[in-house]
This record gives sequence, C-alpha cells and structure tokens, in this order.
Amino acid sequence: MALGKFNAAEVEARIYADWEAAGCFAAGANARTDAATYSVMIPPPNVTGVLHMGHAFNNTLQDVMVRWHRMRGFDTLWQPGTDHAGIATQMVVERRLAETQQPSRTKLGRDAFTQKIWEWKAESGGTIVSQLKRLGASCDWSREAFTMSGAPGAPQDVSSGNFHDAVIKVFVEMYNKGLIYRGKRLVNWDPHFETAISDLEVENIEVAGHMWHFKYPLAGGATYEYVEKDEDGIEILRETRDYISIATTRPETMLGDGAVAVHPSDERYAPIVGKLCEIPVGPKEHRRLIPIITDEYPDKDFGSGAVKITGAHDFNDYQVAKRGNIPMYNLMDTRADMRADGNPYAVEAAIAQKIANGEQDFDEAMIAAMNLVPDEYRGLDRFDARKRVVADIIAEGLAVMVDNPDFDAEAEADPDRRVGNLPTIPKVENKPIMQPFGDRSKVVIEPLLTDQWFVDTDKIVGPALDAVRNGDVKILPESGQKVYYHWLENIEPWCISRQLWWGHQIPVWYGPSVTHVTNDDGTASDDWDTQNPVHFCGATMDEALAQAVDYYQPSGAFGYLLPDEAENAEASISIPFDEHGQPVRLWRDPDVLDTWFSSGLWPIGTLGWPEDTPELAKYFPTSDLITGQDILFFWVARMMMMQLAVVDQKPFDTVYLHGLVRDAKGKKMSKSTGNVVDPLDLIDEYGADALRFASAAMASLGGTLKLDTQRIAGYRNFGTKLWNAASFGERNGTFDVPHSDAIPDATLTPNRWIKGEIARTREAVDTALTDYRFNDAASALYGFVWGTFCDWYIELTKPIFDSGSEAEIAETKAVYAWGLDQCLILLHPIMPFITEELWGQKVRPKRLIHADWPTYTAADLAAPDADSELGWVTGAIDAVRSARAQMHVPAGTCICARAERTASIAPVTQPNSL
RNA sequence: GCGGGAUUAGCUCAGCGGUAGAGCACUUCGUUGACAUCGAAGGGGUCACAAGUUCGAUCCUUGUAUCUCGCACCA
Repeated sequence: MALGKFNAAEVEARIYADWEAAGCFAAGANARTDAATYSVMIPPPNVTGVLHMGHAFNNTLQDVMVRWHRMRGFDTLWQPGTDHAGIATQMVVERRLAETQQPSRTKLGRDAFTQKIWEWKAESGGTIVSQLKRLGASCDWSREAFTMSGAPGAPQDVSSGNFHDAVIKVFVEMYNKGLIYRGKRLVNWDPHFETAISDLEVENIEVAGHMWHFKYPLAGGATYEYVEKDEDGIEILRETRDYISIATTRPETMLGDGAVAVHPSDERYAPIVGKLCEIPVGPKEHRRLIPIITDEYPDKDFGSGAVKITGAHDFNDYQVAKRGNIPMYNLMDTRADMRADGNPYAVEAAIAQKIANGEQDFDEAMIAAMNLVPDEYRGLDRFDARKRVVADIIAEGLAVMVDNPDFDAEAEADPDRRVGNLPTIPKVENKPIMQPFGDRSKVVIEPLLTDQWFVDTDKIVGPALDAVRNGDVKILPESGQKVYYHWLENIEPWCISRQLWWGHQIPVWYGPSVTHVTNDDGTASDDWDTQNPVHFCGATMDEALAQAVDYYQPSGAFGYLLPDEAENAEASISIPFDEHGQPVRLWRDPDVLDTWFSSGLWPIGTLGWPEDTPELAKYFPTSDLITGQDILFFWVARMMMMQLAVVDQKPFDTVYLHGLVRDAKGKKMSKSTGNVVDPLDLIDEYGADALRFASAAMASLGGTLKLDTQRIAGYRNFGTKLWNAASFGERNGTFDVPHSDAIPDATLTPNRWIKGEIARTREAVDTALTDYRFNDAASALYGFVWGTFCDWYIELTKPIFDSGSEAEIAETKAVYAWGLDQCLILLHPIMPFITEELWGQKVRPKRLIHADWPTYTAADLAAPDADSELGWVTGAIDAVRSARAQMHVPAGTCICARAERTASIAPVTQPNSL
C-alpha cells in the first residue's frame, strides 16, 4: 500500500488505542534487564479540569522525557492521576446543582453533597484524562491515582490506591511529632466559600480605595497642645486639640478597635499617651473608650502618625494587639457580614468598657463571643456598613476637615451662582490600596480570628532547604533555586484546615477536658470543660477512642465503654459518667485538609505508601518533576518538606520549572481578554505532533512561552515534510527489503556522509535532553531532517537511484531506509504519532516503543577518511558531479545548488534543474 | 520596599569570550519527478546605553535606562 495523505485525527485515535492495547505505557515496558529506573509524577490536574495550554505544554515535556527514557531501556514509570481540588470542585458541583435546579449544598447536607460530588466525578471527572490521551501522553493509566481515593464514601472502582489512608496517616504522624498544631489565629478568610485559606491562595491586587481621616475625641473633653514641626525642628503648627486624628481605609472595623497606637518617639502625642479616647461610632451613650498606647509599628510620617488597633481584622494590628494585650473584637460572621449574634450592643459595650478600664479580666474565648457591632449596623454587608459608618461620623462632625479646593466664596455669596459648596470638606484621600482577593472566589479576603490547624513549617523547612543547597535536589532553571530559598527562608505557618466538605476530614476528635480540683473542704472533684476540649488524634475512630479511654479513665470511676445510642455513633463515644451522670460525647473536627496537604504527598501516596510496595522501593525517589513555576510554593516546596518529614527522603532528583504559556503577544491567556487558545482546537487543526513540537521548541530553560499558531502550522508542515521524505523512499523501493536494525555498510560518499550526520544529530538530541534543553533537541531535529536529510541527502540520492549501478542502488536503498528509520526514532519522543504511523505503514513492522534508542557516535559512523563535515560535504558534491557526468548532464547544470554554492564550485546557472 | 527575569533581524525568540543564528514575515525566481503544508536565491542587526576586565566583549563585572514577573506593604 502506498503512503496516502497523513490524516492526523484518524491516525492519532487509532495509534493511541494500539499503544494502550499493547501495554506500551505500563511501568517497566521496554525496560532492559537490570535497567536503571526513571520515574515522573504528573502534576495532578484538578479533577474538574479541562486541558488548557499549560497542561498541553507541561505534559508534552514530560512525555518527551518519558518516551526518551523508555526507548533507552530505562525501567520507566509516568504516574498519572488527578487532584480532588477541594474548593474548585466544591464550587463546580455547587454551581451545577444550582443550574439543574437541584437542592443546594446546605440543603443536601454533608454526606449527600459529597455523594453528589462522587457522582459528578464518575460522570465527567475523566475529561482531562481523555484529553491528555489526545495529546499522546504515555502515562501508565492502569495506575491512575486520585487524591481522594479510599476516602469514606468513595466508590470502590473510582481509582486505584488508597490515598486517603496515606494522607490521614501523615496527619497523625505529624501531629504526634508536634509538627501540626491547632490555634486561634488571624487567618485569611474567604467570605464566599466561608473557609480559611492559606497565604498562597490570596492574591493582592491594587484597587482604587479611600483613606478617611476621623477624630477620636479624648475622654472627658480633655485637651492637649498639638505641635507639628518640620524637618528642621521648626514649629509649623500649634493648636489645642480635644481629639486624636486617625486615618483608616476600613472605617467599618473601627467598631472593633482596642486601642490607638503611636510611635514611642512621636512627640506630638506624648502628652496624651496613656489617656483614653473615644471611638466615634455607635450610640453616643455607649461609646467605648480605648487607650492611647505606644508601639514600634506606627510610622510617624504616615497619615497622622496614629493608628487604630483592630486586632481581629488586620494582620499588623493583630501583632500590636498581641504585644500590648489589647482585646481583639471580632465584628464579622463567616460571610463577612456584620455580626448579628450575641447580646445587645449596650450590654456588650459595657463589658468592653470594663475591660478597657482594667476592671474586668478577659480571655480569648470571652472576647470572641462578644459582639460589639452597634444594633443598627448588625447584619449589614461589610461594605454597606462602611458607608453607614462614614456617613454617620461625617454627619456628627467628627471627620477631620480640610479646605475645599472647589470652594468659591464669591460664587457662594451670589444667590444666582450658589452651588452649596462648603468651605471645608471631610478629609478623604483617594488612594490606590492593595486589597487581598481569594484566588478562586475573587472576593475580598477578610482577616478573621478563628481556630485553625497549622503546620509548623519552621520545624520542617530545614531539610527542604538543605536538600537543594547541597545539590541533592536540583532546580532548573537556576533562578528557581533563588526563588525557592527566598520563600522557604521566610516561611510562615501553613494553615491547613478548610471549612469545606469536599476533602480529607481532619482525624481529630474532641472531648471535654477534665481537671482534678481539690476543693476548699479538702474533697476532690473533676472540672469538666467543653470550651477548651482535649484532642484525640488517630488514624481511625478506634485509635482516637483508645486515647479517650486512657484520658478519661483515670479521672473517675470509668470502668468501661458503652456504645453510644446516638445517630452519629461513629463520632461519639460513651463513657459513664461525667459530672451530670451523662455519657461523655466526643465530636469530630468537621474541617477538611487543604488540598495541597494531600497533593504534597503525591509521590509517596501514589506509590502505595505507607505499604512497603515494590513500586515504592523501585520508583521512589522519583527522577524528574516537570511543572509550572507558579506552583513552586504551593506544591514543589511542600512536597519537599513533607516527603522529607515523613519518609526522610527527597521526593525527586530534579525539578524543571517552566513559565506560563502566553498568547502570541505575550499576554496572559484569560477568558475576559478572549485570547484563550484551546489546545484541543490546535490538535484538531494541526495535529498533536505539531502542537508537541511547538511546545518542545518553545521550551528553552527559563524562556518565555509565547504561543504563536503560525509556528504550530510550521511544525505541521515539518510533519508533512517528513511524510514526503518517507514517500520518496517508498517510491524508490527503499522499504522493499525487510527491516533490519543493523547499521548498513556504505561505500558511496553521500551514504557515508549521511550516516555521520545522523550520528551527530543523535548526539545533539541526547545532549540537549540530558540538559533539559527541549528547544535544542527540537531545533537539532528540525534542522537535520529538513535542512540536511531532505534538502541534501535526498537530492544526492536522486542521481544514484536514477542511474547508479545495481550495487550502488541497493546500498543507497538500505542506507536511506535506515536513515529515515533513525530520523523517526529520534523524532519519536516529540512527534510520536506521525513517526509511529510511518513505522507501521512502511518502515518497520513493529511498535516504535520497541525500537531502542541509538547509541552510536559520530566517530563510530563517520568514515575514517573524512574527519570533518566539510570533507564529507565536498565528497558528496563530488558524488553529485560524477553522477551528473554519468548522466551526461551539461556542465553548469545544478543538481544540488546549495552543495555547489557552499563549496564555491560554480555559479548556479539553472537552479533546481536536472 | 525585597527578590527574580528580560533588552539580539520587521515580529517571536535561540545563542555564544574569537566571521551574528532560527522560524515567521518580506523581495525575486521556479510547479509535469518526495514535498506549493514546496523549492532556489536574497535583503535585513552599533546584539538597550555607559564604563571596566581581556590580545579580543553581544557574551564576564559594575552602573544606568526601560520592560516584566513573584513576594510583601503603611493605618
């Protein structure tokens, strides 16, 4: 059968199915005996995901490396799988419930909702996997993993493995080692998803904002001399004030102020430090007085130099408040609306005032329960509350006033021109401010004081830094190392608890704490406290129960356990009796773990840890990690920390980081800009090989990735060129002889020359891929196949096929067939489909995966009498000339114009004629 | 503010201590012989700027400018 046109769509589907059916991608396929191992972990795409250009690029690079190693006989594993992606997936499924008029998440309840997610996953969770297959990804799909496999409620057949147990085991181990703790901290709170998120999930974006200047009146109408001096110490302003001026961008948080802070060296406010001032919001009769304190934090030169301290709603203030033991009043609920719970404002304010006066002790729990939002603001959206507060303060005349630049006294005096301007207006500065947004929800993040679980990153960061510093783990390009160091050296505790339902539920059960107290009369009793519960952390309910028994037994006459008759028997335990003679009830932490906590265990988790599996022994630590630099902190650094903390081994040898794929002009692809390129469209139009070749060609170390479809079209053409080269060979009968792996002998100069060129190309490709220089490999191949093999060698063989001797033709056929075969082998990692197709159609009767990567060198193949490329080229031209002589072609005619020009033999008089 | 990166042909980008490279675009010519998704020929660059190191700098050093990306951030 003659070669027809190359139909990418048809070929790709057929060949991929053949590969899978033949088990070409299974771990260890094509491995030599005693082969070294090569393993790669796919960066698990979100199970909700669809393939975008970043995936296409990233997975192409992985596939190139994996195929290259597999062909070289390595025992190769490319481990695929998907990530459960807590927030993203919960968001998608919630949206879908709404679209299909199904009950909402909250109506369904936790169990039913997670069941919906499992159903959704079974239905459409495989989308991205099938898309990766279209790209040609040679993952071992039989090992496909999922970061929620094995979780309660998971269908048995969903995915192989039990990732859940691994995640839970790690949590328990880290908890037991003191690497994980729970605490009340100010965290980034996403009011849309109503969950805490980590620092990394917050995007700070500059938006237009305002800074309002308000007066906090001094208590009891006290006054002081306010003196402003310039740089030279010369007095520029002196006035008697009965207030302190405060600037804020967030007036709604004034309600939770605990103090006003000034810098200790700020002379302007020295007279009033230690005095009280009044928060100018809320009902007059219950306005709170707060102290004026000193702290290093305020900047004398910014604003008025005085800062209101709202510990529960600002990260800087939080630190000040902790230093100064200032109470932190939480003003908002989980949706960032002004709180509507608790006692009426009058009651709460009175208590707060006692605290401010030092007349009442306070603790965190008590403060957290207090609601200091005035009644009329309760339940308001935070931004509505801001408007109300501002309006109320201004109406009361407690805003700082400044000259109105628009005020025109004459005009105001003239009844016809009067516009009602006032000579002074409230001081409001328009000012760009950095505002935190949730990376998924896109709503403004609120610092919120809540109880959360944290990884004590300080304790596990050391080995992760050392491994890179001492070269155990290499990060490419090198600039990635510096970024890695910079982040890890300044690492903050990692908040890992999420108030979501889709995820690994934290394996901690709480129970009331019990303390023995000796009463005044000498009797002993137990003090039960559910506000400050004890933790029982265990991989299973039974483990937690055992701990609970140990804890509670010594504290009383608790001899045995009783099964709880409550509905939720799983999460409760009965121990007779507490102080009221009631069973002791445990309750499980409802929160789940940050998705990145589980994906941080991807390397060991997918290989079967904590079981001591053969795969773990063989493929871990993995070889290369190829991923986007945007998840260096999210994922790479955390894998480093966690693998080292859990199994005391590095997760991989080398990290290859690449940038974001941008459009042809270098702009970020985004839906709103409308410049998103769908890789599947590109595959449809140009074929997967063209997209892959373009990806490889773009992938210079540290280079920018601008995707130009013109370029992809060019590589599609390259495929056509290759196809036509095969077609030329076919027409000349080069594939008539059964395929042989043996390197054919050559006596004719062009044949001897091309063998050397092929060997040089093989060396170039190997060198390039060894150094992760995909673009070098691509350009070496492009240049060789098009510029050398097609432009020169084919031209050189024409006269031989036309008029050479039988022996010459036979030799040339053999060399040509072998040469094309070598082209296909070298191209295969980048262009697997077209090479495989040519292989199956004509060149060699086996799956290419069984074609071993060549190891010859130029020295092996180049003839001993020609040690330089120029020598070979010159010889080749001689061959052309002698062939021409045999054909009696008139002098001056050119068969290979370029060859003649290079050797400066003769001017081209009739280009391309024969 | 801290930290990366960039600046080379019209465009997009490689590269390198010793004659400046590719693709695309452009110009001219060429289609019955693998290929028009093609072939042949060709034009086009003070390698951002300045100083330094060197026999020699686009490359190394320092500085400047412009651009860009992370991280943080002043109420």
